[in-house]
Amino acid sequence: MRGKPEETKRRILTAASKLFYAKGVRAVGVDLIAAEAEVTKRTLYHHFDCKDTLVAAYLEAQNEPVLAALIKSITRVSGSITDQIEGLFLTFGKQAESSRWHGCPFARAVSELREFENDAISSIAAKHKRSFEEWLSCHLSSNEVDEPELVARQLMILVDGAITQLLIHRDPSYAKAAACAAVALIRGRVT
Amino acid sequence: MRGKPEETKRRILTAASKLFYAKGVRAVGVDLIAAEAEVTKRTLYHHFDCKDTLVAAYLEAQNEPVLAALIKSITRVSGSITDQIEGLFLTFGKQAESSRWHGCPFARAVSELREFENDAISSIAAKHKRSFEEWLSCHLSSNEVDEPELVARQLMILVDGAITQLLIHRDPSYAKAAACAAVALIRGRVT
DNA sequence: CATTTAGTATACAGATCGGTATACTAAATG
DNA sequence: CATTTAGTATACCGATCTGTATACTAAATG
Repeated sequence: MRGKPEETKRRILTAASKLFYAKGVRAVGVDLIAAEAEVTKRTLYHHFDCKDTLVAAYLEAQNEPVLAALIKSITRVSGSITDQIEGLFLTFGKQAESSRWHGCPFARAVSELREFENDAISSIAAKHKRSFEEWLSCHLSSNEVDEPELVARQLMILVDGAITQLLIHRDPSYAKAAACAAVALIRGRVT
Repeated sequence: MRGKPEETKRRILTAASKLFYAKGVRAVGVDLIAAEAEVTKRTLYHHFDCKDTLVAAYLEAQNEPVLAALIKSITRVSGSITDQIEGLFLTFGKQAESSRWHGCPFARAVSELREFENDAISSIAAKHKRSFEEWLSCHLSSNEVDEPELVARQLMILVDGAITQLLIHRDPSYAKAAACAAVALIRGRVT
């Protein structure tokens, strides 16, 4: 039968995204994605010409929602800028308690696909990271934090470092240590 | 012909380590390792009963030299504690210029093997990270830095965060931002 | 001397991988 | 009405993966 083509394509992408994040882009084959999306492999290859473009589409699709979730975990705290950033790291600590959490999908994909010097994938990841860094810079600037570009970059480093440590140790106290560091760095720059 | 068994085993482990770090543990097959070590696959399986134990042996073998290299990049700077930690991050920035650098082998292996809840691998990685964190704590303590455990943990987070950002962006200015953050965090704790 | 150990060489089993071939159906579209 | 497009179903291709089977050699070792 023939459904609306955009709906089918979206169903494939949704299935791929779920599986890629849960198991990793290398560990998931196109057969499994097709089965999960309830389409034949032929249909899958009708909408995506190879697995790599499907991976790229997966990461592109993650950009907006991940960015929105990060921003929301900051802005939902109605307090000072330091309280807000603290909330960001405590959110990571809570997420790390779930076995379904696997850190940043962009960093993970880049790590998995390093062997091929896949410029397409790493540039999508870099674009996403830059977007969040720039948003942080603006947010810090509008809260009278000095040198917002530098502090935003340092916060990005703390974010990805906390994620790595949380993934290795599964110990939420690393989120607290990161939050504490972030607060100290911001406090050193308030006028 | 029959050489000394330890020598052959070491040759296999050396070949595996080189390939695992260069291409990733998932991307390298046992056939390639056997060829690189100039042994037959039969001989490889005589010394290691499966690929996973070879991966574990690879990580175990990396523990000491990686730790030694990290400590050396700190202690070779004859200056203040802040100068020394700055040296650590600038070393990462230099290494990131090489296309043969792929960050921390432990974080990378854990990332690649997340799909299997491989406790053996992640516990080796955790042990290594704890070793370095503890060394940092002692080094900070003996340099009159307050709350050395907390600061050591924050430095660990900065280290792995800087590595992630360097791998994604390939921009050494992230190493400088991390160094700047580390210095600020330590300066806030000197008595 | 007999046995165990370390090794070579080659082949293959069984699974999975990305991707394609063939043949067909049905809906939209000019 | 003819054509294109979206889709099913099934099977297959060639490559690669981990791991084992068979058969043999030579050195160490009790």
